[in-house]
Amino acid sequence: MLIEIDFNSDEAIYVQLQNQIIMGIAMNLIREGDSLPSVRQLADTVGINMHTVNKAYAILKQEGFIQLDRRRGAVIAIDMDKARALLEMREQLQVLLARGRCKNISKEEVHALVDEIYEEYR
Amino acid sequence: MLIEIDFNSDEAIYVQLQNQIIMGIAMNLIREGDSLPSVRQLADTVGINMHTVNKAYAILKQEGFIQLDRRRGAVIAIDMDKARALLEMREQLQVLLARGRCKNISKEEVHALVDEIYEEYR
DNA sequence: AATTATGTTATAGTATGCCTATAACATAAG
DNA sequence: CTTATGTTATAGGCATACTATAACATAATT
Repeated sequence: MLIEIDFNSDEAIYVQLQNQIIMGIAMNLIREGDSLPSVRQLADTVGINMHTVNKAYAILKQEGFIQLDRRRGAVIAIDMDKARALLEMREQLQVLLARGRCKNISKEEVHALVDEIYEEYR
Repeated sequence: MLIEIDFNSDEAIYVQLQNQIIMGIAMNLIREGDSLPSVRQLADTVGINMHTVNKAYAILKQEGFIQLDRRRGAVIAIDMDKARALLEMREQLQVLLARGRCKNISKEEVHALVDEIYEEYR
């Protein structure tokens, strides 16, 4: 799975790492049980510091996307706390949809966007 | 319109201001043409520095939600750049929905959430 | 047994962003 | 004339992001 960092982005590097890994799982590019590169290895190939990768992995672990194993490295392992996930999605959506609502984006247009994005999950 | 700041949040104060104002517009608590409190006034009632409010207002202006008038203060004035708004919403949704997808949140559940939130817009 | 690679932790330095504090200015309202 | 407005400038404290070294225990490899 290819990971690309935009060093000119205002988004923190470790956040970019998180998001790309999560999107990789959602799109089935990496699956439950697969291993991610080791902290040092990923840091090397991407060209960033070890600790930045370690931070991303630590948060992904805490949020229930991976588990860290000294033998196998970072392994995809989803902790299925759906209720919590729904609550967090609701909070984020409230802000996101409000912005769209101000710009006259209709409920139907949002649905269409959601459907488009879900098409990529196979 | 009531604005409340959580000083323990890891979200920047000026971002909290932005989001609450945008949600206020979306929910029709404040309407096109209405004025927001002045920079100094809002800073005073909320208990923060003038520049923090100024920063929030400046960004809201740049993003096309308000216009700043020396006579009337910050006036709600939506710049209807819908195409841009749709692009930005798409990018945000891609990250948000990927998180949900990993936690087994279905397309239908997202639609239900969207509908719930749109219910508040009247 | 020795070497290597792993996650983990510690310390320290630099850079950037957030928030505050003061101050000053031109302009419009009262 | 006074007051309140947005705007701009400078400066300091603080937290976060990223990097740089270093060290440690543990597991895999040789």
